[in-house]
Amino acid sequence: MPVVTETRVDFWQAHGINPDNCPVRQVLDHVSAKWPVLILMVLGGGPRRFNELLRALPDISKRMLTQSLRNLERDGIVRREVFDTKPPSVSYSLTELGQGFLPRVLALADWAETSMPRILAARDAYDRG
Amino acid sequence: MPVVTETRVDFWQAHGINPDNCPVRQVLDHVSAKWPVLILMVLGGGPRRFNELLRALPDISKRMLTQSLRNLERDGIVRREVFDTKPPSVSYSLTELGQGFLPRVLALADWAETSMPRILAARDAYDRG
DNA sequence: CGGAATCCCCGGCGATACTG
DNA sequence: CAGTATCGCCGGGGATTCCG
Repeated sequence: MPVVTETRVDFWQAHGINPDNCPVRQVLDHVSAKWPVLILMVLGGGPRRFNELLRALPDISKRMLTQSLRNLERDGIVRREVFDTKPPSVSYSLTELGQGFLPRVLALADWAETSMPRILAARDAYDRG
Repeated sequence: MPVVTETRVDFWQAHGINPDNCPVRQVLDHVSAKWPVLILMVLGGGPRRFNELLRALPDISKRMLTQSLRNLERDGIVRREVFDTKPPSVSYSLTELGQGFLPRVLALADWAETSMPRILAARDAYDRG
């Protein structure tokens, strides 16, 4: 199993890599941010238009949806296509990169769902102790 | 591939599940928070004492290390053992649950590392466009 | 050694209003 | 339809200090 060895940490330091500028962490941030994972799950079902996404994620605001989509688009995970119709319409879909990303995120989410009983039990024990 | 279907979203709404209280998201937060992943990677190499972790993560503060460890301990991912020696010593290690969690996180991190050239290229194109 | 307590700042995020 | 602009709060997280 890959681990953080002294030499690995030394390598990071030598290259000025820290948690704030680490590119890997920047990608992991898509996982931790509030909406991106849910957006990707919806897009896993096929391309969606802006307002379709808005309706699919009940509590998201237009502002946050736009911002989240922009971040994902910038990293090449989501593709944005504008159709010059009237009224204008925009389609969002997973790129190839996004199609590789999503299953790994879902693997983590599935693990969390499966492990939830043990996690909740641990929390309960911790809170009572 | 699992997706977010209308019925799945309806199920969430019916059970009052939203991004703020979703237990799965609470677990995913360990991935996105600043330090937990790095801590888990270090602990993947075996049990470590508090100050060993402090030295292994060059820029972390005692405050954040303590807080991150507590969160992971609460979810049953990390085990904390106190030895009544002088001076006092505390050992942190992965639980069985944590040993199941770590490889899935690393799978994501490895994907990010492997995909980094394409991601950086996408960012570059986005920022220039 | 392994923390806990306090102070403070910055930025994520929501609400609201406006636009091509 | 698909956004942008502006305001304001509140909480995550760093720096510092103190403790058993």
